[in-house]
Amino acid sequence: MIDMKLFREEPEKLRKTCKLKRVDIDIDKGISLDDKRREVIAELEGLLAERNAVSKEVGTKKKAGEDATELMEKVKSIGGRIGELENEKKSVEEALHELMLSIPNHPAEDVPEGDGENENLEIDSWGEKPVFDFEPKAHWELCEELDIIDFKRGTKLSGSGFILYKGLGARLERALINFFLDLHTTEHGYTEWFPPMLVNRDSMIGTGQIPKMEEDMYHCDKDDDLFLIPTAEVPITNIHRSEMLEREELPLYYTAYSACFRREAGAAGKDTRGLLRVHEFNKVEMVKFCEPETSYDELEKLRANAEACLQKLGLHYRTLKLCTGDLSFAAAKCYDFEAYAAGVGKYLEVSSCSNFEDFQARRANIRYKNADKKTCFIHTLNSSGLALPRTMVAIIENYQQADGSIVVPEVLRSYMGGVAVITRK
RNA sequence: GGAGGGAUGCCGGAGUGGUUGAACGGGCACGCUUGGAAAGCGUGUGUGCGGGUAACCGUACCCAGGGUUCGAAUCCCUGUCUCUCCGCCA
Repeated sequence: MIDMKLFREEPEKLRKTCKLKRVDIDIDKGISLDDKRREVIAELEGLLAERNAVSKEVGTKKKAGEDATELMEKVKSIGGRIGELENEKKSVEEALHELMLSIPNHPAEDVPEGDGENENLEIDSWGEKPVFDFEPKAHWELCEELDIIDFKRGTKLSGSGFILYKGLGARLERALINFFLDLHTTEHGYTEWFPPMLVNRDSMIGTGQIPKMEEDMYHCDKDDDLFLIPTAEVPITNIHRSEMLEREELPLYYTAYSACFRREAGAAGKDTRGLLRVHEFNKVEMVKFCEPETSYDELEKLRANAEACLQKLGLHYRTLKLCTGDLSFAAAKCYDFEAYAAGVGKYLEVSSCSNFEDFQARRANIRYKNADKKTCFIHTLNSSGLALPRTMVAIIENYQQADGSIVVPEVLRSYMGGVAVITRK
């Protein structure tokens, strides 16, 4: 969420933000709502002050045994107007709040302007595309032949986009989760959490999924108002919602595995085969809380932590810096990492690494006292490390052999009970 | 799921519908005292919003949201969380 004062102090900045992020928000409406709000508050508080003073007088008089009827009548008459103003204040503030929740975070200075994904900047890459002396197959074909994913029955159980891993496929999924968590906790200094995967509305608002993305969320509303998390970012960032953190404990590095649930409404028809786009998937996430001064340094470190996952798995990938139009609603700056998958012949997004600056902290009310003892919002960051399905695709397709077997990357073998190659039974 | 008890400031803990932003104790900060420290004494110690160049003033906040009242931390209703007891259960 943005700072309300911006309507008064820097409306141009807000207009620029909306333009860069390619969203159309009526900033003038915010300005006039803010004016109205202050006008109402001024009158309201004046009357409240008067009421407090006269009521106090009533108390004194009554205690002294004097007649206070006249004063009581006076306060009563003010009361009506106070009620009106309170209602007005409430409705103005609600409208303003709603508008503010729909204004995206401003992009960082060095983020290139652009309309969408085609204008993202490739800034780096690691490794090489694997070379084959045969025609590499797509993962869905390999998985079916090796009997490590049962696509048909997964669909029977839950519908399209739900994956049923089997045998060494299930084991590989579990191996990846454990490998990532161990890497982050033992080598990168993160604290592991295991969060609930169903969260309340406040948590979803805190990280920014609601209101803008509510349609994409799975919602359990029969007797509760709970949401299946679309990423562990939601519970993990909200751990400190409405808290005052100690400066000495910052930065905080958290990591967590979770299943992730996304409707992906409207995305039907695109990349729907196999594991490319699913409604439920596994992911290991990293989240950081830090002081504003260090958040861009932390972003680079976070990026390195995410890239380490890909490098240790020996997967060729490229790094993109997202342009303003493709940046997510809450992000100020974001890198995407795309692993190359030889079977489908594409780069697949496996991680997204973002600095949200104080945008989420403001929504979720996460603060700390800075070096000058001043209360201010902390900065939050997060990165996948990594999302499993597409990482799985890259591994399966890149490590396939002519006979249809798959070599298990070295770092995963200890997690696979020593299995070095996944072969046909 | 059923029955009861609770929710107050950084912590503990009072609180009669009126002058309570909130007694008292502890913590913490600053000052005095000391060779230094402890003890002691004194002062101070929240956040949001509005106004003001500022000192500061006003307002709201005693779990949350409604209500009663001239006036609510205090009374009423609803919700959330928590504790105790009973039932059910991986």
